[in-house]
Amino acid sequence: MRIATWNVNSVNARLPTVLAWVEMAGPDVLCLQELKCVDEKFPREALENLGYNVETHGQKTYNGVALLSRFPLSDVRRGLPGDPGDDQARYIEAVVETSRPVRVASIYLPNGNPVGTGKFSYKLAWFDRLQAHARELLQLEEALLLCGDYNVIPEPVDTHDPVAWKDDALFQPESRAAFRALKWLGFSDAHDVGGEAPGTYTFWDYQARAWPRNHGIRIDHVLMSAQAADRFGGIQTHRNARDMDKPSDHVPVMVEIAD
DNA sequence: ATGGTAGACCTTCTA
Repeated sequence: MRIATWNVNSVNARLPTVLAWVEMAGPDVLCLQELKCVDEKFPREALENLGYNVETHGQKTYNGVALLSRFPLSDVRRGLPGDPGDDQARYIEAVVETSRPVRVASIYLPNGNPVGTGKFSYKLAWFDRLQAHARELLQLEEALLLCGDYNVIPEPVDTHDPVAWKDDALFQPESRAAFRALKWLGFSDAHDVGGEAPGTYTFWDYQARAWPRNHGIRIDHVLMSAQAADRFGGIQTHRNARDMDKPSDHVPVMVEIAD
């Protein structure tokens, strides 16, 4: 079973690009981030016509996450627990119902810039809530995949220029420590297990000719529970998607999990 | 040195 994650930077602006990639790559499950629309404006029919079940957690203008699956989805959870006052749509989770089920979450972690503001503390607080929820999920002892745009550059090797990112929220020691702490609960990063080359980036800014210069960063991650890692068959970062017409600034990351 | 692009949307915010 192929499971992919992609920050599309507006699902409606990106619809032809998304449909073209989905038809080419054929993921069984697709986690989307940055829909930038409410549920009623999600292009549900176009994706259902490609054979997907659709669960969305949208928001006007900003954020928004979704899960698409060729298999039935059950036990759908919208929103990250731990703060009833948080109205940002950044988390959706469901169980993919196959002969060997997998629980999958589509995550859009807060960006956190600028550092030293409420946005950065919101990022760290959101990370704390994600860690608490992940701890609960791990107790289920299921195959579990936490997929999405974490807005964290884990290591210097995950950027073309660590110095250029030193003051950015994505590369702060606190952000990197929070990502490590999450992993240390007992997750494997598919990038590490899959042996992808250093410099496998997932995001290139639209500005300053970042893509032609390969000024990229790796911020889209797939974390696997032990039960999922046992079934892990490989990872592909679809770098070529950055060269499509009307590209997202992120590219899809796809993993294989044995059925 | 402090720009550069993209998207939603009402003028500026977010990334």
